[in-house]
Amino acid sequence: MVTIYDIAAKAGVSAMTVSRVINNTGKISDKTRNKVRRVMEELNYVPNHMARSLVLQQSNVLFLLITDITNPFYTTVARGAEDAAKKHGYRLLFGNSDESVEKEKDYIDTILATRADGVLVAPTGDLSLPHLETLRRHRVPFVLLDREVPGMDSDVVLGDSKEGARKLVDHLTSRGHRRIALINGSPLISSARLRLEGYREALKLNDIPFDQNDVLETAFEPRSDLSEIESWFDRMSPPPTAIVAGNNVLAVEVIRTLHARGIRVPEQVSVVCFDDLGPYSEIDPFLTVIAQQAYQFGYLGTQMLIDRIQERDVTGLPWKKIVLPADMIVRRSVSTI
Amino acid sequence: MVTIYDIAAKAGVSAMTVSRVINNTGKISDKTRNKVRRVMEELNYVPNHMARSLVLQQSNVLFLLITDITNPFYTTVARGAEDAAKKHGYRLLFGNSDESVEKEKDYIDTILATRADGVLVAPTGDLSLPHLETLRRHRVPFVLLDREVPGMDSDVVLGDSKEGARKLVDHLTSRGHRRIALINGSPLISSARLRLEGYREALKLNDIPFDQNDVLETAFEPRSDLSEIESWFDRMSPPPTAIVAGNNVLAVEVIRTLHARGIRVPEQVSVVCFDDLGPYSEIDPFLTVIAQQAYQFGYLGTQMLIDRIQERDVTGLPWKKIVLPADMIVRRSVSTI
DNA sequence: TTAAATAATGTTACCGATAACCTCAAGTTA
DNA sequence: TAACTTGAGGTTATCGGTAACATTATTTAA
Repeated sequence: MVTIYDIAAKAGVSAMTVSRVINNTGKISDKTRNKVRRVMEELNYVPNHMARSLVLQQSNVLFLLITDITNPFYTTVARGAEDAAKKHGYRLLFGNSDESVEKEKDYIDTILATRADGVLVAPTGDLSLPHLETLRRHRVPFVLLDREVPGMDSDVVLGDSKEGARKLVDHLTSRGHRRIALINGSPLISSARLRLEGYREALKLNDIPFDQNDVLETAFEPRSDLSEIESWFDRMSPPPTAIVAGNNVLAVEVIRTLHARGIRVPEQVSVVCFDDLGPYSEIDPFLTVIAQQAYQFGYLGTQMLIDRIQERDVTGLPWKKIVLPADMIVRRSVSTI
Repeated sequence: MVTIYDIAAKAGVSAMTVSRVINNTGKISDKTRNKVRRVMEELNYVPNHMARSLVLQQSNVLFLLITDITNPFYTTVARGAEDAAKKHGYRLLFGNSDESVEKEKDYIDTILATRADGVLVAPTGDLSLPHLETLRRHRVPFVLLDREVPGMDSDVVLGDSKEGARKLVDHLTSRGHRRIALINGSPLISSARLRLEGYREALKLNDIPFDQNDVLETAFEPRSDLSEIESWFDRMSPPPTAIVAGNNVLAVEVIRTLHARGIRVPEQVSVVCFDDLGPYSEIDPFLTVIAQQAYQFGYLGTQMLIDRIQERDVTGLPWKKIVLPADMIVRRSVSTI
């Protein structure tokens, strides 16, 4: 690989002069600058970010750790983060923890080892606490996305999960539903807890008794093992007339299971959920959802992170919390009773 | 940040000894090793990958450049690549060119500057040639995914696009369709060209005349501007009874446009396409597709890449080309005439 | 006219790690 | 016992950049 020393030699100047031309610093005569530029072109020079970061003690790299790369919610978050990062001259790298605490730990180690300037984390849940403590201990600024972690204060971008759950339940009751079940993510995830709370409050306001049997708390990304959902359905007899799903993946699983049992949606059971399905919700404009502003999660979170990085020395700035509104998109997955 | 020098000082040894403990090289007494390990724990030491890569002249990083992060085909490719990379001790970073030649160029520069050991590229199309030449010039091993680029020999993993197109057309003719339109990606993309070829061949074998008006060549990821599809529909009168889409995104756009015009799928027009929709094809098992083995694209491509990296010195090894079969999944988006 | 300022460039040290070579004591072998 | 290994560790140079300081001419101000 070509280095500034190769350039320097061929241009008959010192390496420092080449560095100055590259970074537009110091005073350089036009003649020298042009000569150096020409040699750089000629030799196809590409700067070495690692060497640069090593001496500057900063990498201009941000890292985005998401929990499910196949979920359109998170890929849209990624788009937003990418745009914001580019705008401020940072590069953005991605990682995918697959909702696994272990993979998350691996990524945290990688992030520290690559000396990213800051991190956007959608934590796998409350068990992410030690990982976040590791980041904090090493003074790596981070912003949490979508989920809070008890015991760790930080900047965070959240959706209004409680309000969203209330809206979904209210929508169902307005269509005459009185028996509304909930399939939700793990109670170790803050957004799942808030969705459960919103669900319970809305039931109470509608004078519907809460029944623990109608609630299934599972993983947000169950993919392979559907037996839990199966036995949940078995437990609920008679079946509910409507189901609220804590996210889009669960909604898909629920609908798949219902179909497998020969139950039609929405004719026999209505289904609503959090998070849109990206472009696929258009194919058969079907699911009624709380469409969180995924792009904004990424964009605003990245801006907060960059602010935090650049104010590094200023200690004691209060943590910021952005709560994005929960907007409902009504489609056709709810029947009227 | 803690360095090996801090460890060395506190443990009363030289930095080199610490390095040996970290890498398990050379001869170290158990006593020293334990002492160093203890100090490393105590100080929360994290190795600096950049410093390491700088001296070793290799980063153990692979880069995967895809063209659409919101397309389940590519995110599944990413999963496969990630698993293969991890298996061989490489880290994998992602980039997303959004089907834009300019963004692709930016990423190529970043990749060179970060000194990745190798690159997996799903090129935006034939115009990617100069970018690939840049990689080649800098001796960065790369593997092409999903698309070939004329003028650039390299390792490559492809799907059997021609055969896939034939299967789709044959499926439609077997259901009685005789008027089959094609919406396809840009002719500057090899897979799009092959899909067109397969489509034409299949028409001929079925004694159906080819009509250029029935073919729309657009971008694989049109997202915002649908007027092209609109005017294509306007041109085709009477409308076809079936449409083949060159990928899943186009299929979604077509179906959306049809719905907007009050045309029902598949009752009035049948739609089939390349690439599955990931989990969302399950929600309403609807689209009949050629389901390419996305995970294998990533997994096998990464293995080829690593082979190439590790045989770096051996020149003249022939380029390898893997063509994965095109398997059709028949669902409900085709009507029988 | 001469000291001080400025422009343009070079030198040196360092970022954090590792390869290659060096040292020295203890154990082996003939 | 002299010569040779081996074990365990240290020293130095280097990777590709940049900050800080040094060095020249060349201007400029007094």
